[in-house]
Amino acid sequence: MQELTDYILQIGNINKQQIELVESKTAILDLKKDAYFSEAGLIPKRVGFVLEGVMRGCYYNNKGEEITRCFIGKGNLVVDYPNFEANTASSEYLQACTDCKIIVFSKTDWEELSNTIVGWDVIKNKMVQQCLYQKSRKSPVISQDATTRYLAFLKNYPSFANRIPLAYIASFLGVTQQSLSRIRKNIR
Amino acid sequence: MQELTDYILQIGNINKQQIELVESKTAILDLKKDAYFSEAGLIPKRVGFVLEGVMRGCYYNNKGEEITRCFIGKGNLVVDYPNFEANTASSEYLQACTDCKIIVFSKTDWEELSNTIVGWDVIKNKMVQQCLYQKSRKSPVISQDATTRYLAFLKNYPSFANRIPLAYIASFLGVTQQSLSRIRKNIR
DNA sequence: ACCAGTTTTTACCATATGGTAAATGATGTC
DNA sequence: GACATCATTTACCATATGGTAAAAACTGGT
Repeated sequence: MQELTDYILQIGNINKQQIELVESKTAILDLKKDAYFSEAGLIPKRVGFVLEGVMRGCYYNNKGEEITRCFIGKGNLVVDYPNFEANTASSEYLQACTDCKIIVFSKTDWEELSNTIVGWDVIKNKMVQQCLYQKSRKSPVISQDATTRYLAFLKNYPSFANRIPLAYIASFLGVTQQSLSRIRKNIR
Repeated sequence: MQELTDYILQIGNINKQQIELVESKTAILDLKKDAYFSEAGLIPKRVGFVLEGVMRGCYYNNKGEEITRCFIGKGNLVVDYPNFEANTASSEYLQACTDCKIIVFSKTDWEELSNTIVGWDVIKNKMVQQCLYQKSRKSPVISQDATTRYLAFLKNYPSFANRIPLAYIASFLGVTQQSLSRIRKNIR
């Protein structure tokens, strides 16, 4: 739980009592590999914070191919926030790539904390923003070639390459698995 | 100026007096085509809101090629917000693709409004978030082929294709200008 | 209207990546 | 430990895109 506290403190000022209040609203969720945290077509009802493991966002394109849109490692929020806020159906799955441990806020608690903690609104928004910045900084750059994108992936997510199926990484980078396999071979 | 008011009202509650206060802090900036709103290497000092014209974010990669990272049309914020907030040097240029009219907040005003308007913080953050959502929704999808990406671009930015140099669009989509020219030809 | 400079198109070949298929390697279950 | 299942690698050819170069079409200034 300390991880969440650290994360919050790095963002805004909040005292010990308030932190306890925040923590009292959380639950710990253990997700097995491949389990979903939220699903496409459903309205997201909770916010997660990854303590252990790797999550991913993914969807199925019009050819039925499964595309990984992002990876989410520990110390990050896992939620489809636009649809969470708007109470609209998500268009992607949030799935555990490995066994995961996640701190969970229900939507009610996440929002009601704004009434009990002055400044929670600001902290909330900053957390979401940081999350978005991360995602965009770590997204593959479309103007780079596949090898460069894979090397950048290795830098951005040093511990992921061995833990995560090649197919997930390939679709994240916008190449086929065969291409990625070839790229791996050429690198060493 | 009405455009900004509409934008703000759609995000949060704010009364007429407060709107006037916001407006009193703004200035109108006319940018000629190709002029910069902010530059790589400099600390961004202001937030813009596009009234007319098209802006873009761009940078030079390690091969010296100019890459367009995003387009910003009217009714959107134009600012490198992470570096604006952190007082750190930007890594990209924000440049006018066409003659532009922009509403400008200085950093001081943008931040001080939080002291005079209750809830400005929340509005501010929501504006930035919306901006980020837009950008990510309208970004080319790396797993799609170049033609599909161009067709999506035409949908996302219906009025841009004729107004903006091919080279800008090409680097945004991650293809060479020659390829994009060929794609255009094959489409009709 | 002309010219210089820029942008866009076209052409040609080289190359990276995709598609299909099969072989190899890993993993978990009984 | 044997087997079925799934993930990864390899091979082969097809194709989209890149690179270089030149031609054609615009653009703005005089």
